[in-house]
Amino acid sequence: MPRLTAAKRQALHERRRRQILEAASGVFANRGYAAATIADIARAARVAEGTIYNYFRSKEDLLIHIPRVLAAHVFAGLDRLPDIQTADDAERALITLARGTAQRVRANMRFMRVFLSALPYLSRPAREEFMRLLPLAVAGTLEAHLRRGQAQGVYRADLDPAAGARGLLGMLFWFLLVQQVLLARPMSAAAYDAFIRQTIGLFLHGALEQRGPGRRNARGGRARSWSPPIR
Amino acid sequence: MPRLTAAKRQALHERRRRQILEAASGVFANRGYAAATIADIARAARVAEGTIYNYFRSKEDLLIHIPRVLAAHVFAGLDRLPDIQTADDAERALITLARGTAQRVRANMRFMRVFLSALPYLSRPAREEFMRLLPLAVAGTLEAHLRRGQAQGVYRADLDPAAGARGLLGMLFWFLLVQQVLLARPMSAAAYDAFIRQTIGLFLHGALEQRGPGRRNARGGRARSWSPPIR
Amino acid sequence: MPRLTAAKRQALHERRRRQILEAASGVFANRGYAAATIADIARAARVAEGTIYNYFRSKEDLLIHIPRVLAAHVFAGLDRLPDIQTADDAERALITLARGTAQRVRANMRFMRVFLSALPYLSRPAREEFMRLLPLAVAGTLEAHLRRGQAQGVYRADLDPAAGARGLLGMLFWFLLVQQVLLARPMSAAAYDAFIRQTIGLFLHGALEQRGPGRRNARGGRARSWSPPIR
Amino acid sequence: MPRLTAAKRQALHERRRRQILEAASGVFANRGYAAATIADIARAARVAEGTIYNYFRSKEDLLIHIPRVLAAHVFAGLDRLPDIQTADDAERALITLARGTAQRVRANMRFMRVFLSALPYLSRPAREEFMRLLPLAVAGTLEAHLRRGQAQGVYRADLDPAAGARGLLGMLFWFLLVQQVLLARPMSAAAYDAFIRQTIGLFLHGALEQRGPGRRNARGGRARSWSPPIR
DNA sequence: TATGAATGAGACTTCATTCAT
DNA sequence: AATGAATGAAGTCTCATTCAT
Repeated sequence: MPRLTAAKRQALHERRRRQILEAASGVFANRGYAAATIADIARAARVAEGTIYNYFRSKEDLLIHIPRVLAAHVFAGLDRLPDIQTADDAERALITLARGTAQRVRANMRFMRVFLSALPYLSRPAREEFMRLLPLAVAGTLEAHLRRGQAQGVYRADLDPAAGARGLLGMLFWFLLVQQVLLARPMSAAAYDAFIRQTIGLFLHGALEQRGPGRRNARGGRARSWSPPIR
Repeated sequence: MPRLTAAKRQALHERRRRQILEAASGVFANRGYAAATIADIARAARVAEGTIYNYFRSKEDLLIHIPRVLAAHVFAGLDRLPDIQTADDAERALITLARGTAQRVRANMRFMRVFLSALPYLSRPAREEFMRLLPLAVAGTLEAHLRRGQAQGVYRADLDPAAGARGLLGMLFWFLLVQQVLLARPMSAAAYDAFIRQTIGLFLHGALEQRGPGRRNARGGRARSWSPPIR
Repeated sequence: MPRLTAAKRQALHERRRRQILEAASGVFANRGYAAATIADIARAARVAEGTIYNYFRSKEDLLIHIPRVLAAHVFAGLDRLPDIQTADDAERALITLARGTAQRVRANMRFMRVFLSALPYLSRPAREEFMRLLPLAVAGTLEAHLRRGQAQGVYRADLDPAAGARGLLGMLFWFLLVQQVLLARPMSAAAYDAFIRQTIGLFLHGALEQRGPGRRNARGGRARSWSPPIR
Repeated sequence: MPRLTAAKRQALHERRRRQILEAASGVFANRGYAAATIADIARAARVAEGTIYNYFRSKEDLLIHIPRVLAAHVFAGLDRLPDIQTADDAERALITLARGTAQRVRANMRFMRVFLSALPYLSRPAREEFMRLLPLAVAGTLEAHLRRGQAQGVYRADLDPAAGARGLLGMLFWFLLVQQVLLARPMSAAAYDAFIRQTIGLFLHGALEQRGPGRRNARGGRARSWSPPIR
């Protein structure tokens, strides 16, 4: 039974690693990387301080492993957007994406905070790896979507898909960063929804008044304001 | 009897204070607030460690005074945008604002990094004060501009000015944050300019293909990304 | 799983606490509270500086715990004096008490010095608690003894027992304080004994020449200082 | 006129020295020697910190000079007691002495505190010098008084004058030390007076009940209690 | 493997003393 | 002679890491 035992041991080992890492990410998120202590983490993980060193070489090692274990799937499931034929389709697709993104940022606020507080302590390669894991994953999805939409004639031909993706994500992430991570202000679900609809509306239609006759609301009806105030 | 007049002493005092604060902001920016040591700062300011405590009560006191002394004028001069009559005016005005903002973020990258690394250590009121100093100053300017533009019929009537301002600043700041602060990647002036024109274009016209007539490339040539329509 | 039972760990913990506290009291006594350093104490206790902080929160915490651990029993066993019927009994009883007290002050000179050097750094409540532990414990014993002696007609009825107790202890403690604590001058056992007999004699008989008859030297020989009367 | 100028300068110098020393003694008394800072003293003396070093070599130097300048005359005027013929005279004389002593201790409480807090920092010779200045000055006066009283037949022949002096001063000083210096408890003048009368009564008559017929109250009247409770 | 007491380097901060003005 | 800013040694305390059990 040595094989089985080894396998079990391996599984236990992984489980314990994860348990420690989750505790660490919580503590890092609440207090910042530098202010967090190994004692805090041990307490949160319900192990002894020494045990942590059986799984990770150092405090920095903990930090470095957080994104792989915890963030790998933060934005999973956002990698596909439906094909679109009309502006209406576009609005629906983007609202879906924005909701998914916002929901994930909310759910992983803790991780976002680790991310910000820890960045100054990372080497440049570690920092880039760290960055890659995050919103930029969504960027690829979005960029492809814009490209397909251009082929369908839904999005402007002269829109740079990369710039467009970056712009939309900027609107979303900056707001979420400020509200959720920096100011740590909770928001109601309704306010969230309003924010998302406003943002997508702005992204799709722009800020300018349209002069031409042919311009209509995407849904084909009367112009509907997409901009109720958030609060 | 003092050998220096009170005024001269006051001036010397202010000068020294500033010298220490600038050193501190540099060190905080490079190493993060928590990892920075008083010894580092003293070395950077070319004073003895004890001297720092003749000017500031503690390390945290240094941090707290950085925004007032160093960042007070970061966004100064961006508090006024010209009145606009046309979409063209709008584009010019916003490009000017965006350039000013971007230039200031570049010039104050150091401060932005302090800002991010220090946030986890600040109490909530201190954090809000800290936040207030920054991009949100620009937000007020921009919001007022949008409101005036709406009155002129340049911007959509159904655009929420606050949401619009937040959206544009999100696009700008998120990009700048990622490029300049987090990844610390330098960019050419041309790339900067392209980024700004794209962003403003997206903000003004949105991502959707316009169906109506009258839409032309602003410069009269082939369609180039985001150049504005003639009218 | 701990490899030590909770009980054993507790015992080890107490032992180490005591070891550190004894070292601290020695260092405080020799150098004074403020001049003593944690490094001194660690060296004296043969532990690392950091170890001290596993047992006490601060230097002041060390100081505050000294009386409870080290002085709790300084005056133990002095809480009972025999009943007396005659002046002779009284003299014997008081000499016993005085010897016990003096011996304990000598043995705890170290603590007395801590006590004096630390007082200026204690808050008023801590100071009063500190005070309570010491001579005043004996005061209660002595006061009760005087009261019982008054009931037996041995001591004057018009003696205030509290004032009497305070007076005798004053004579004893002041001398001991000066000799042992302040001047740190060693004294022979014989000198000690002489001092005690003199002091008790003075306390019992007063300084005035007695006019009435019946007054004799206790031992029947020539008048010697302060030997008690036969009856 | 150089002589006069020199003399004036000398006088100024002495005045300034005293001013600094008085400030120092106040600060030492309030905070303890070690906790007192040169800045505190400079502020109290209304001079700059550097100025202190024109008059004293170091902080310790300040401490060492305090007794000579400030305490030299604490017990001045207590060096003479009237000749006595009767027990009554004795009581009056001792009450006068005790009042003078107590009043001086009260008035110089500040100094007494310096004295206690500083002792641990002094070398043995400095300590002895320090001690000599204080109560022991009174001890000489008292001892001589007892000796003269013995010659007059007022005090017992078998009283050791040195021991008697020490005993009385012990009663007085211990009480004053505890009340005024250690516990810092203020006392009413009446309570003071009661305490002094009690103590002198105890010193003169002792604690024992007198059996012989010839014993009378010193004043010749009925036995008067000398022991109202202090509080 | 888990534990947690022990360790000691290094952080922040204080303050006696110096010295240019 | 007086000033007070500058200095830096030295103190207290924290905490990542080690290691005996």
